[in-house]
Amino acid sequence: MASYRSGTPRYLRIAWRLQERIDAGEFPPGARLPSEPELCAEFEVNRLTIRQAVAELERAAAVEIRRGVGTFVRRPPIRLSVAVDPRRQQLDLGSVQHARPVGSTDHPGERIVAVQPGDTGLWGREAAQHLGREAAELTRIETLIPVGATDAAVSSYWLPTGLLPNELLAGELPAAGTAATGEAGNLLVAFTRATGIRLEYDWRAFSAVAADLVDAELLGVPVGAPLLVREGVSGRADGEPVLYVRRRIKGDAMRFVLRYRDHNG
Amino acid sequence: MASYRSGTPRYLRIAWRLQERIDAGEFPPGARLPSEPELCAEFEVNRLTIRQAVAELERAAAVEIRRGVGTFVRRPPIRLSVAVDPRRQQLDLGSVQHARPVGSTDHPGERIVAVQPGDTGLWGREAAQHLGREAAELTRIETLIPVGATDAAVSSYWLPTGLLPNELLAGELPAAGTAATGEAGNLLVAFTRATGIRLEYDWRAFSAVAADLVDAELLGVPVGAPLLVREGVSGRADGEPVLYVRRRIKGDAMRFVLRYRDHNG
DNA sequence: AAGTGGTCTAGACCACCGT
DNA sequence: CGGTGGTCTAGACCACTTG
Repeated sequence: MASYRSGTPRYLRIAWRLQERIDAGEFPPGARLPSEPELCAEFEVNRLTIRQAVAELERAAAVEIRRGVGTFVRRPPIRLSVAVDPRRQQLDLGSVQHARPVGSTDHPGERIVAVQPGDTGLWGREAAQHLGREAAELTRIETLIPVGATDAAVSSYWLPTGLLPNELLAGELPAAGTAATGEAGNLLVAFTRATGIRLEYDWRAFSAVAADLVDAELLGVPVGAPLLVREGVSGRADGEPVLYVRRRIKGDAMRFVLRYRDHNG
Repeated sequence: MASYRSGTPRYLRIAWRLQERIDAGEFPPGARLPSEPELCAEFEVNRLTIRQAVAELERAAAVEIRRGVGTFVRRPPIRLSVAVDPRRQQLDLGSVQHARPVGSTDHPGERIVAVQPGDTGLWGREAAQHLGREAAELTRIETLIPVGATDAAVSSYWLPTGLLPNELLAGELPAAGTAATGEAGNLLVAFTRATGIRLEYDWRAFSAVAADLVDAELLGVPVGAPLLVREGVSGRADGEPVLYVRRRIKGDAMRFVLRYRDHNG
């Protein structure tokens, strides 16, 4: 690779050399890398230079640093799959009900962590544009979705403040169903039940972003961690857009699967 | 946020304070932050501490650092959209033909950058598992897909070596069509034309990862940048899996859109 | 207690960019 | 040229984990 030519910083060359040795199997998944002082001695550089090299490998998700313990080669992540049938007209792609990994026994529900009426921030203005309204008319509701023991996703919903029932404005989100029905507490289910307004998908989109300071704190991941973003607009049956949603999902631990066949997979 | 309590490192508290001032509009999008020496004086810390704080904001995609010039508040990214109709039985979700943003005038094509028969690396073994074969039987073909002036995605295809025509093994990928037909040079089109084997989607999945050292270099993004991953298996009509593909797409500059209605958007 | 990684300082030199 | 950010050193102290 081009990063080998001299002229590249020393810490980058060290990072590539370590990555090579990982790829070559000298440090297999789970193995501990030499400690920082050891690497300092081997490469004859200052500890901060070694730390920059190792930090590069960590950002590349090649190693995992455990404070007080050591630096370890990452095993490939075990990912939860969320299966979806794209042939059905009404997709539930990414809905909270389906966000439970197959075989999970818990009963997760969405929980509201913030309600902000009149959100005129950057994303509030984006939402306003999608909905054809003023940002001041919209309320942003922020929720967390647990999967297993931790929160797997943070969602921001923008809805016209006038449509919102008082319970949602107060940040209350009653469990929508029982474990028997498989229905989890869900903001949109609560919205529909309280208002009678049924929402249909207009569009949904996938992209990827780096976790910002707020999302990193909410999800318990490092700043800059890759997040899978699913955003979109839903509306009334007559086509009037009502909702803009932007969900950020821990990226490397979860994936959305679209199945095109019935058999294996 | 919890990051305000003392006990958090100084560089993190500084990062949050700067982020607050950005959010408050003191530094609007495009504005230059104070220089590192100025921030050192203001917060009365060493320059390295300031650099850590600013690096945190950069990883959070809040600022953009231009060497020799200054540090600037990021404008929200302008994203290319790739529209798809999820109601069609045969989705072309993410195919190269559709990866051209609407209105683009160029004629992009996939180009092969590496061919490795018998790939027994980590992903090679994953591919082997999906295809029900031995990793040694598979060949990995690595391609880049340009959109506009830069490469937007890197793809890895694993196919049984025995099925591959010589041209692909040699790394040659003829343009599949003309600008008039809208067909771009495409590995799978070339494969089907050379072998007569028609491939159908089995499944496709979306997730997000941090760019590793190799992908970062290929795509020209910093290590750790968020990449949208679209992976999946295709096979013969009788269901026999033939292909595992794993495509990494520059995450924050591009998105896949699924449309559920015909009208507005 | 010993070893690990995390934070911070003080100072130096360099590469890049605009004027 | 002056100012900006990028790299690197030497040394210090701290927080965390394991035995």
